[in-house]
Amino acid sequence: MKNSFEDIYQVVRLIPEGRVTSYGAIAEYLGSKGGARFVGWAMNASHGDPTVPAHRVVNHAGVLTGKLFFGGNRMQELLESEGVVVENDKIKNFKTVYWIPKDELL
DNA sequence: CCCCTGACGGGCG
DNA sequence: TCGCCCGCCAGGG
Repeated sequence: MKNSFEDIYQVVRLIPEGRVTSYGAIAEYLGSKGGARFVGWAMNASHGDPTVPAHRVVNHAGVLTGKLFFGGNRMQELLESEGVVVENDKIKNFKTVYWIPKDELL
């Protein structure tokens, strides 16, 4: 395990449709609790990786923080297309669609 | 080598 | 889950 961007991408790729997760959840799953920022960074580097559904990754508040990076409402459209209810750039039933790899994947 | 910044998180009011 | 503040890892100038 390189325990770097690759691992993060792998976890993000495992996110089922209609489900979202937080940077901290991924970081925690990898063992880096305070590495939430690190995960976000990896996502930034995942721009050239269409295999990484970064649109399913939001912050702990359920806000589509990376929406601006996707360009316009692209991120929100993708989420709603998968069944995720988004309201005002924020996930409506966040705790309902919240997918924790450390709990469900493990 | 030091300082700043970043798609963040948790605790507190 | 709202707002404020501090803490966390790592890269870039």
